[in-house]
Amino acid sequence: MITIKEISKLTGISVRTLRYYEEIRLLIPLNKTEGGHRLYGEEELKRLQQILFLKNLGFKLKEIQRLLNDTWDWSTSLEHQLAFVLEEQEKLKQMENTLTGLKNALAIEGELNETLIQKMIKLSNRESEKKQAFRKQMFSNDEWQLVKSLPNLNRNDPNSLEWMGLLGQLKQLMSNGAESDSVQRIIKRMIEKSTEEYPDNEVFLEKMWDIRKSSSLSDKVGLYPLDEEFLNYVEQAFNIYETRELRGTSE
Amino acid sequence: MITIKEISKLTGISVRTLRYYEEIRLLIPLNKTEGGHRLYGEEELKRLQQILFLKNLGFKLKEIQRLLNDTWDWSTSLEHQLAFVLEEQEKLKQMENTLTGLKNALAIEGELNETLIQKMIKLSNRESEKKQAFRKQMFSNDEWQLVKSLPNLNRNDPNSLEWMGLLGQLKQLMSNGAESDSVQRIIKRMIEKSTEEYPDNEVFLEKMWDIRKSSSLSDKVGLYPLDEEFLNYVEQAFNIYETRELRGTSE
DNA sequence: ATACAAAATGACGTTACGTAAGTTTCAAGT
DNA sequence: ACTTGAAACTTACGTAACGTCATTTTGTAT
Repeated sequence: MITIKEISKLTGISVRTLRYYEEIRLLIPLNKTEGGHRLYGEEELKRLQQILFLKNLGFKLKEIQRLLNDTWDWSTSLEHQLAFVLEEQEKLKQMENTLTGLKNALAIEGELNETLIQKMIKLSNRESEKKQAFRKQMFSNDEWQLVKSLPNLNRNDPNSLEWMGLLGQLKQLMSNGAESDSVQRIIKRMIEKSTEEYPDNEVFLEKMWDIRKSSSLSDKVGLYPLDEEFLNYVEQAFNIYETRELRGTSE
Repeated sequence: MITIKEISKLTGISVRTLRYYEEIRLLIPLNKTEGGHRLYGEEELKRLQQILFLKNLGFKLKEIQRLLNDTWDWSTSLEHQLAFVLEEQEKLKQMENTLTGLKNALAIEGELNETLIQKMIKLSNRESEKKQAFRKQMFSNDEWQLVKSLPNLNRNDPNSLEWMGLLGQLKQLMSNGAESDSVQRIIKRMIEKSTEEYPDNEVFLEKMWDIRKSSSLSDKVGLYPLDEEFLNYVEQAFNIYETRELRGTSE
């Protein structure tokens, strides 16, 4: 015969909770003292552990009732619960993506103004839906593979991080002008990266920039929305870099 | 001016919910008719979409209040929420594991008798014990403070992003060897960056390496975990780069 | 017998709404 | 102007799983 406090200590569950479990008749004390103090036995302790175990698996108390009382259908319950857990994971992954997307946006822009949020909203609203439709419509399969490896700024790998870092720095340096040294060094690194990642296929890179230019399109692919002005500035910087390169090699 | 029903149709949110949002003063109608019918404007629709967006990310309504009303600290909120989401994912993964374990047990045994459940309980108890021990071991307050005060790469600017991206890529390319082209290009970029950002002293770089070298520390803070092997490899790559530079300039 | 800890009961608070029940308002048709 | 049916309104209870008081009893040691 164990008192409620001791059960509480043994299992880490609160006294209130134990009383609640009796209230909903999930765990009933073996008996009570004259004065009404609850007394539990070994059996009850074991049952409580089972309850906690199942609670950890995300079962609701009512489901636990059924699972522990008579012979219930464990198989379908487990299947159910597993499906639920997997679904929740999907949601959380989705949330994580959007959250890191926002974080990155914040890092690049320095603030989250309203229009940016609106863009993200639209982006995430029909994300899964349009992504797939767009994929079939616009890209061949191998091209799609490339898109996947492109700087999709919602992703979390080092490569994306560097792309984001470079883009963000470019944005910060807009006031310096497209021909400044720091800007040009960044451009150089970007070109280096892109030729490294997409060695033989510059056609695709061009396509890529086309996509990004029409920001409505880039929304659909899940790329980070970049505004017109910035894209033009980047293009200008690229052009400057290329003309300098030409001069450099012809001289 | 839009009626409540139309807002409901447009956003898919229930009428009851809209009334509730007014009750907690999260979304207040632009005005009301004589009879008290709610009327919303464009502004309110936009705000509602923002609300739903944030709700999807798992924010509570009260937090959304704060986020949307005055200028609030998005950065820490996002960080918080992301941490929460990651934690939840951990839990769910754990649950998934145990659930599939049970499913398999059920498939093999044909039934879940008591002893089997008890075994699973003990098993999962030990796991959580391990986790707790782990946590206690990992977190010590003063260490946390110390690292926080240092210039760490958790900062949210594009610059840090690029640094992290570069380091991450280096790690991914370890198998290529320190002398490979892609690695050396990254090294070059890092040197370029450091001389650009800290022209006359390398204090920052050194400090960074100090932090990172105590990899146990950097684990604790959630910085990119860098182990010994990796650090040596990076140092080697730097050396190769420098010797090549020397040869290049001396020839 | 008294003091003090531990236990008991009761009731309200929490989150984000769903779901009635009963009343009032709006817009259209006669 | 009057009726009527749909839509909107308010009020209030229910949900899940307890936490947190406040107040009263019981158990136990001295």
